[in-house]
Amino acid sequence: MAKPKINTMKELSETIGVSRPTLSRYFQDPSTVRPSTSKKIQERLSEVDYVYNFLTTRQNRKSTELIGVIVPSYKDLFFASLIASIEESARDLGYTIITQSSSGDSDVEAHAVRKLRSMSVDGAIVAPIGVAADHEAFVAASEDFPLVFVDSRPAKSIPLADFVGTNNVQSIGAIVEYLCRTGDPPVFLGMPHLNANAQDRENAYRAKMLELNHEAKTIEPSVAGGSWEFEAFGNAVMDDCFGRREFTNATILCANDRVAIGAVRAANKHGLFLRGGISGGGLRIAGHDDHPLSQYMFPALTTVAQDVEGIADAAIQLLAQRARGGRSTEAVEFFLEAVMTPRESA
Amino acid sequence: MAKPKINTMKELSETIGVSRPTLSRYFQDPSTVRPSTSKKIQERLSEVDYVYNFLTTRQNRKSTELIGVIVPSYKDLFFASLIASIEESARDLGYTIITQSSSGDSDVEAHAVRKLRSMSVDGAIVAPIGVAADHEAFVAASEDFPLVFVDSRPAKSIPLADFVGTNNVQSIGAIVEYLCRTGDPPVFLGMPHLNANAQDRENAYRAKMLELNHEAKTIEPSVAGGSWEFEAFGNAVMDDCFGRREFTNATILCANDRVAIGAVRAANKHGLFLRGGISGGGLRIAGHDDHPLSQYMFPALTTVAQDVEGIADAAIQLLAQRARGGRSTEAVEFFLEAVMTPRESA
DNA sequence: TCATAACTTTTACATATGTCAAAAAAGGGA
DNA sequence: TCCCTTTTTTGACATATGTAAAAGTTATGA
Repeated sequence: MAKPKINTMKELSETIGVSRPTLSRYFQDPSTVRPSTSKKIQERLSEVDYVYNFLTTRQNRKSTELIGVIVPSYKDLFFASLIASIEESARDLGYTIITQSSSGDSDVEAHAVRKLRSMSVDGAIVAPIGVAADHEAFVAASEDFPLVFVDSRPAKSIPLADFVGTNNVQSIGAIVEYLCRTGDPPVFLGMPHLNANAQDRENAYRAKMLELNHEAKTIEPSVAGGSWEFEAFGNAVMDDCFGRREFTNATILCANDRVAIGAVRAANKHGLFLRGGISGGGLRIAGHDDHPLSQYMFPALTTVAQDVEGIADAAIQLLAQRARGGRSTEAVEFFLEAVMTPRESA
Repeated sequence: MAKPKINTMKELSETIGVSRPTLSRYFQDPSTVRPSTSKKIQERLSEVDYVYNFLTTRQNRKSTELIGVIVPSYKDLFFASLIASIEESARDLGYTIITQSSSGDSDVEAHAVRKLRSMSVDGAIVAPIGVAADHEAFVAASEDFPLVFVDSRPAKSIPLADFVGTNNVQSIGAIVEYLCRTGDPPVFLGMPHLNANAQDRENAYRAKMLELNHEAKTIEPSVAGGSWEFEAFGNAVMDDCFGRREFTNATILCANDRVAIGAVRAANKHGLFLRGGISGGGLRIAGHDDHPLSQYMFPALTTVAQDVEGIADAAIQLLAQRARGGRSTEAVEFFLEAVMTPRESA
């Protein structure tokens, strides 16, 4: 505690008895100095309170070891899980994460992108808004550093940007197949069209239904779906339907778990799961993502689990590779598989 | 798009036709240059792709306008809401947020604190682990910049650090009073003892029960509570109890909503809410926090809502004040009130 | 003991911007 | 038009570290 505070590397070099350049090398990689010197530095360092200046080191190194992350919202456990996994993967590789939320607003998103540019990040991982995004901001960024989109692709594609996400065709296909096999073919309750997943998943649903010779049918939302409050959306839409006694006996596939959580709530409110009993026939509701709380719903939500860790890991690896090995001109797209997770609700 | 890219302020000053120091002043505060010059700069700026160097500007300014935020976990909607509110409040005041999670690990927490020190942040907001935290790291940090703890206080107090959080005595008092008034007096299901709230809330419960002349009773957890997986904890403990037909007719107050969500799941699994019907007597479960998903549970969770926005706002304001007005030697503590939010579960 | 290799020190310059003082220029009013 | 005030420019120095070349030192092995 009473350790003397040392403010600069120069000061430190004087009290420790080695030159400043040697210290600089030591901090970047201790193995670049002689073991005896390294040991000496390490020992003296522990008797003193010195913190290197992060801003200055990053300014002067060719690589800042900074990775930007932009998500639409923190208050969504899918994105929260993604950030957590990214942070962990990044930490292992020595990167520092700069996280920002776009709050579902394209201006805020563009501003965040510009800030990352100003910080000279080594790369960025972004879960885009998708609708009315500032295309120019992304293009400019993608020329400065490698850019990996996750979760969904921007509406207008950015030439140099990679993508890592779930294969919606596979994931939706798997759950549609499961639902058809175990009961009535599902109707589809979409999510608000805020990013590409909304349309992609609906398309995947239609395609799979066609393949299985069933008629595709989507529930027309009775409320405007302009916000990221997915539970409220799912709840409002299905509360209306159930109130009109529509779909009370149906199998409903929701575009994501948050919508499904809202739908389940509506069903419970109308006593639909009480009557039929859990998975005893009648109403079935399924989701997509495997939201961390889905297993605690009642009934526990049947869903397809996205490989969040896998997405985070692949994104970071891709970024690290691009940052080091020089940029390629060809963008790549990784589609990870999701795994069917049957529970009680369908 | 085809805007020419300008890398440094010097370059910019040449293409724009004003001196570099003038530009520097303009970027810090446009009102410090003549309106005609300001207009000229603004116009030319829009025809060009220039991003200032964040790292260098922050290195040279006396204030970095950086605020660090440390939370135990992103995957907890309470903390996620907190981060979202902090980011918004900070944005309004021109601050940039550096968010890190401690992953419930005191080493990671200490490392994060040290990183904030190295970044010369203007201040930090931290929701601490609490147990076995690295006291020294916090003390050192609190000497470098103002430090505000939120949600819970560290086990060992840090002299210069402020605190903003919910008044557990008031919040727990309110819900205990409500529960006693509307039915059986509650038994208490604690949360794992990972931070000060665990003990504070239990104490508050005991005190209020004493005041109301009821016997306090806590549920002995049958599983180890060492992790931040609160839903799993609540679910496991109550599943055991209900399996033994204990507390099946009780009123249970949980230390937080995540524990309550687990408990509700266990109750539903055992059909306890099915039999009695919602709020028709019998089992009652209540929580604390007003977790964003609590209203979508079935039954919707009766709880006390923490003023998350208020906490975030107060923390930022306090920090900004301390950062500007010089540090005072006296730490302050703000306790915000929580509001009783009766729903269906109790 | 000496040659050699490996490491360290010294010195100097680089980064991109903030900041200050002095000089120059521009603008406004008489 | 001239003077005064305000603003801008110029030039110089500061920040804390990275980096490179040359010179010096230390360790190793013969």
